[in-house]
Amino acid sequence: MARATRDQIVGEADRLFYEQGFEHTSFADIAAAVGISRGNFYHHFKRKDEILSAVIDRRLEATRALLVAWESEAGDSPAARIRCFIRILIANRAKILRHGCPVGTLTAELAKIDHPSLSDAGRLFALFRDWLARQFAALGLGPDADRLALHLIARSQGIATLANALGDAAFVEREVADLTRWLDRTVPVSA
Amino acid sequence: MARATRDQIVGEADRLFYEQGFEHTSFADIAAAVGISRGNFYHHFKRKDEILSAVIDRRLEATRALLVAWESEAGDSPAARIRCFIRILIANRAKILRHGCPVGTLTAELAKIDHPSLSDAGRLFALFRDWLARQFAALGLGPDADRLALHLIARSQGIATLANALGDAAFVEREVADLTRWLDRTVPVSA
DNA sequence: TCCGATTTAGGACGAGCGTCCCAATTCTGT
DNA sequence: ACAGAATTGGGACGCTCGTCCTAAATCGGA
Repeated sequence: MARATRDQIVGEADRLFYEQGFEHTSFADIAAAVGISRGNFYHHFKRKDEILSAVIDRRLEATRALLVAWESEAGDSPAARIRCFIRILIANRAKILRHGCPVGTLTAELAKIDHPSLSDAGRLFALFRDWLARQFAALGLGPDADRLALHLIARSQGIATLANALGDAAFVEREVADLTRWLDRTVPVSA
Repeated sequence: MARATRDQIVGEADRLFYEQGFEHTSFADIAAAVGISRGNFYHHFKRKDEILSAVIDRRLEATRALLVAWESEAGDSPAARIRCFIRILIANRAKILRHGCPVGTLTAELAKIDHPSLSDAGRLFALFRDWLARQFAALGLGPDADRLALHLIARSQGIATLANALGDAAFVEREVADLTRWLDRTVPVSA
């Protein structure tokens, strides 16, 4: 089955792009990680940009699934759903300390090299933005929902960036606690 | 004078590393930007890592000078000095929208490629961190000074990262206003 | 079972990279 | 004015990169 090989390639590329960056990861790196030849690799992906697109699609799909999972995990409480978002900083703490946020670092790299897939990577942010805005709107914060969503994402990005730079896990805990307090203050008491 | 050529090289490298990233910038790129041959280039810098170190040193020096300038610009008011820090997001808005924060993006890239100069780049953060902590301490917030400094830097990083991803100038204005309100709330009224 | 399509391995290619070398030029002190 | 040092230009090197090709192996339907 070719599908399995293709999925393995995209999976390893996803991991390597996150850990080492897109440019710094070569065809040979990915092929070696999967355990196939470069020729086999070429059969599935002619150009490097195609792998990047596939990786972004994979992340988009994974993100959609994650958001759906949070919706059932947190039930009907929008505030609890938003807390799921905040908690990824804790859940993925170890990886974030080492490699930063997968979305933020990829977007930053693609912006630097002026890559055409930058706008696709931006859709990852858009997924979180729209989903979070819907949760804030459900809390009766409609007019500010998008603004609050962006604020929350920005705070998360800042925490991830600095956590990566400092390698300080305690800093993440502290900032997440602070972010959670902000959320509690922002959520109307009636909700 | 060789010094002038060297300074030009470091200056162009500084700009290119910021605009295109460290890895994505080649010797040839820098030499072309300065208008010299690669051989001449090699006379001043044997290895790429040496240019990176020189660029980081240059940024460290520029940052120290900036902090000193803010101290006289804002007089004896620590709160006004901190506002100088926040205002760089506005002053450098155009560049940040296009290339992100120079400190944050460099650190993130060096972390990805596991470059030995990562710790030196981290000293850029440390300069801001210590300086901001001193300002907060001068406001009588000694026990929380370092925590507040990191919080402020993280918020700035988040704004820069998202501004770069979204290309949205209005977002920056809004978040800076929010950050300024946070500062006003944090500064003791007696100060 | 057998044939066509798919999948795989492995190597070849041109380009660009960091690095290195050397000859020509320019500077500097005497 | 001149010798020695510093600076500069230009090219060569070995390597890795993305890309591409071809032949062998494997698979799947009639």
